[in-house]
Amino acid sequence: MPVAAKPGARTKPPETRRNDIMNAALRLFVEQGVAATTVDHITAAAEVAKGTFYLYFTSKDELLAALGARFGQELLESIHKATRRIEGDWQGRLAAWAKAYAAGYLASVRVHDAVFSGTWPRPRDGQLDNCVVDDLEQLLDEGKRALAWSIEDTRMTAVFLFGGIHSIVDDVSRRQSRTTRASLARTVETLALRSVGSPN
Amino acid sequence: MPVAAKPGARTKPPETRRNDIMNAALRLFVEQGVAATTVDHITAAAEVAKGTFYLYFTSKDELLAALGARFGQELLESIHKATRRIEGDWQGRLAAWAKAYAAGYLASVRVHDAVFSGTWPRPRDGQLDNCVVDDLEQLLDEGKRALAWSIEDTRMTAVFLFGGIHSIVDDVSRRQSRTTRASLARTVETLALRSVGSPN
Amino acid sequence: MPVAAKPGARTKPPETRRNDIMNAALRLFVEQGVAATTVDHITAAAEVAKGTFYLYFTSKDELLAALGARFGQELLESIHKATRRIEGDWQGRLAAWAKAYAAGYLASVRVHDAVFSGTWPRPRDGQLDNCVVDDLEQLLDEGKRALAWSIEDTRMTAVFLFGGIHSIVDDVSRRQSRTTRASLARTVETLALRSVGSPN
Amino acid sequence: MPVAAKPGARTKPPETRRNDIMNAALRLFVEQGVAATTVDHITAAAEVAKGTFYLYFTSKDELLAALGARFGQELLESIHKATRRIEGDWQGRLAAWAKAYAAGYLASVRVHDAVFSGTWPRPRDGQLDNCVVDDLEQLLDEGKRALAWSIEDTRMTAVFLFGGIHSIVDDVSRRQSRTTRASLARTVETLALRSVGSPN
DNA sequence: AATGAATGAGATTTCATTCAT
DNA sequence: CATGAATGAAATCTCATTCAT
Repeated sequence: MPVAAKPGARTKPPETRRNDIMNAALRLFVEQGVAATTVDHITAAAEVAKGTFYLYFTSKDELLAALGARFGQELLESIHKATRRIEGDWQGRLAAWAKAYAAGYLASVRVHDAVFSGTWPRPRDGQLDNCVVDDLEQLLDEGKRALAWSIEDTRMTAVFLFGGIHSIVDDVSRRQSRTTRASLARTVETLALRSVGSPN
Repeated sequence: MPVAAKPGARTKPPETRRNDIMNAALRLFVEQGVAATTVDHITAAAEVAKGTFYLYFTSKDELLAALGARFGQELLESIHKATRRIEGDWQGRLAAWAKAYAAGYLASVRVHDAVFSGTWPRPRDGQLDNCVVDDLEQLLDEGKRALAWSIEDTRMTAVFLFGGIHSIVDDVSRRQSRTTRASLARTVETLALRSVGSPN
Repeated sequence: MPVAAKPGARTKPPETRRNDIMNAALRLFVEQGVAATTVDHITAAAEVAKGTFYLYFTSKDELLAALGARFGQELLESIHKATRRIEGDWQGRLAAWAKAYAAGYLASVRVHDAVFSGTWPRPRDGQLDNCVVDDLEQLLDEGKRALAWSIEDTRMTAVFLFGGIHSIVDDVSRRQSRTTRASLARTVETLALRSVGSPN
Repeated sequence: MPVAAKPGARTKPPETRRNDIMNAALRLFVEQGVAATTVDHITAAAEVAKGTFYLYFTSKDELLAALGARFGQELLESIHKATRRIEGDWQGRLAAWAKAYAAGYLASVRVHDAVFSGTWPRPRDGQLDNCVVDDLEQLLDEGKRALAWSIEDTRMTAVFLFGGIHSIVDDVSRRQSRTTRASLARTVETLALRSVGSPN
């Protein structure tokens, strides 16, 4: 029978609390890496008791999964935002998608690395990056039906493009390559269009 | 007075010992995953004392790195073996490379997953998959200089192709897709050739 | 993957180590009570790492059980030592047993309390105080067969005597009663003899 | 505009509430043990919010103490009820007391065990079983003054008898002994009378 | 070289208890 | 009065790693 508990106990809306924890964790993960960040660090940073952490997450791993899901959604949103306006021109849409994805991902590689370290390329449970691939697959499929390009296996092509661009961005960021954004964007566009057999 | 045979103290050539440990570890990693496999498991399986492990490896991570390097080398060898004969025809060489890579990787995804879990796409220290990418980069570079194809950024293209094919194989194996090897090979070939601007 | 461990690692014979821990724990239990003594306290006092504790005991509870068993054995020994010499006279032997038990128990009530707090009168698993009751039962049984006394249910009588004396000693020590040892011994002797129908 | 009935906020007389909680707790304690029963369990079973618990009890320990006191009172009442009629014959009164105590206690060992686990033989604060011992002490004292028996130390004798019978019942119930109630009663009677030097 | 007991950091879990609403 | 989110101390457990023998 443990002895007691003394100080405060402020109640916040659950979502807020949950986000506080996720944000604190993400910051620490990016700064010091996942492994080096203990649950104690996280709760301290979120100004929350350790028990509270386990009130919102089953484990450090589940927190990581939640961050992963959030990351995917945000990336997808950023792509949609950048893609929304473009209508009609399928080649243009695909190029825009690819560039938006590359840019969005490049902008958050560090977050991605922190969150997905120890996971890629097997998304923890198919719920994370996947939504992005699925979005691309849909785009390719629609374009295909509109006869904008000729691809045999839509799924594979989507996966290929997604993984290829992912790798490029990784490589660029890993090598701290001086590659300009412009150059990255151009290459990605070219490769995307070539992949669907629509050389520019 | 007959001398009792020395009970323990069996010494093996260091290389053998080291391999025993690596093999035992790899088997366990594949069976149960890296995280679930403790150094105790490994040493037990290798029939070695715990301390002995640290005589051959600085840490569990180093063991993982060694397995990773070995994996990369073996994959590269399998690609070379399948590619060696083809001369002259650059398109053919690239297609062969891509198919050999996909096939070789598909044949050992489980090993790859076990070994690179928690690492990809950031190779632990640039020593693993990289040799494969580098090999592809070299091929692309030679073909480019031979004017076999026109690509702007060789490095990026190599990384793109490598990552793209990697992802396809991952996806196929993850989804236990019924895709035939033939279909996988065809798609990979097409995408590889398209990526260098040489539609088939 | 936790980071590291640095300092020493002295090896002691397991029994010694185990005893170190038990002794340290017992001291703390007596001083501050079981509940107030954490495993951390114990390991600190025993100059041992926390992990080591769980190398020798499954839990704090198991440690308590081990202390309980040891207590019973020691009490029994002290009774045997005080009883050994007396031969022949059954009444005398019983009186000696009862007085030795009362005295031995009184001498270690604090230890008993610490160790059996939260247990009595249900010995954790039948292995502790019991050996003392069993010893008494045997004595009663032998005397009965020697027609030294007439008791109907030997087991119950043994249990009654054991529990009764136990309670007296508890009460005396709890009330910090000024009762002299002599008076306690006399009462216990009387009650023991009366219980077997051999009024003195 | 009809007023909506207040949804929660059902108030019960404090005593009722308190009893609800005690009863719910007792049931759980008996079913699963004190340690395994959390305050959450209790409040859930009593259909009360966790905070409400602490409105009626300072702590889980206090609840236990309250249950202990109630147990003692009920046991005492049952003894009184069974003893009331007997007048005059001191030996008969003592025998009746002892048998009533044994019977009453046997009928509720499980409750006793649940409630006093972790306490006996040191009543939490002298408020529990004690009233029963005190009652016996008074009986012995009166009989002594009436020269019904000759005992030196009344307190010790009372404690001895109480503890002895307690132990017998414990042992019987612990060993799931087939001892009939009749046999138990006879033995207890004999021992009680012998203890006061009045062999039957 | 080989051994395995010991280490200690950290994850996970559980709860009694507090307190803002 | 009642509520239940939050607290934080501790127990438990797991390992990678070290080091005396």
